[in-house]
Amino acid sequence: MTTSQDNLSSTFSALADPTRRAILTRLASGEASVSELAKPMKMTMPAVTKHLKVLQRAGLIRQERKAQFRPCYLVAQPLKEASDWVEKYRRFWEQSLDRLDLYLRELQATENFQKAPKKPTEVKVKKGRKKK
Amino acid sequence: MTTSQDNLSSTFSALADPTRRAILTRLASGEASVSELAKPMKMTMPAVTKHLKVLQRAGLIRQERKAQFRPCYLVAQPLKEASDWVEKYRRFWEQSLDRLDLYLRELQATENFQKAPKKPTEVKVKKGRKKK
DNA sequence: CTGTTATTTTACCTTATAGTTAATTAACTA
DNA sequence: TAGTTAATTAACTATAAGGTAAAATAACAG
Repeated sequence: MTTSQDNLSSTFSALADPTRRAILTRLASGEASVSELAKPMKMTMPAVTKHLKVLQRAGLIRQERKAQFRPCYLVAQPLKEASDWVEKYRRFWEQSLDRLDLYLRELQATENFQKAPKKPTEVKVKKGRKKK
Repeated sequence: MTTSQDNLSSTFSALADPTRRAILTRLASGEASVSELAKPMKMTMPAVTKHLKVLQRAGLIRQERKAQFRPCYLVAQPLKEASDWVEKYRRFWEQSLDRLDLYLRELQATENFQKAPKKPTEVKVKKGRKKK
């Protein structure tokens, strides 16, 4: 596995670091130089440069040159793709359809049961039959 | 940096792998055992088990026990948080506000310019003043 | 009890990540 | 030209990730 990652993977991977998310958040309010981005961080400049490289490779930022500064700016396009992927699961978190309901539906379909739980939100239900 | 990651980080990190995204996609259509999940993958069972552990740690799946099977099911809650984070940038990709526009606004505010680009979508504009 | 199927654990390898310090490059300033 | 500021590159370290093969567990089926 060299350095070839699909877009989604490198986008999510870039977003998986708090420092990088902070950088994007900062850039949402306008471009910033590397040192401006580094200032609030508790790490050295080279570390920040590396994070910027990750963001660049993911296509989430670009850098231009202005005198001795390399201002970075946000490119949100990859975020749209990430968003599109995640949105496919919206119904699951919205309808609390998270497997519990699936389980209950299944149960309802295959067995006859009486007490329906009042608020079936993310509670783990153990299939009664533990040991024989 | 031990093994303590904030939720968002571990969620994005879990989503950063195509195999794991495929697993979630598969689980969106109902629970599946580990071997069912492993079948279409070109890797060994232990590798799949590891991916499942990553997904579990991120809270994206849970596993129950049914005889000798460990069916996995989706828990979409963390995806909502990921979605919420990404959505904050929606205006950037929707309005194509991606720094180019910011730059143009800024330019418009500080200088007087004449030719407005027709479709200012993600084109790199070089600040004219290269050398003095 | 023995075997079989499903899954995990262990031990190991390779490559990627995240960070450091020190040196280097780039462009302005005096 | 020399000095300063901004940022990157190089070299190095430590740890995490993703994978494998082989051994260990778990639970069912005879």
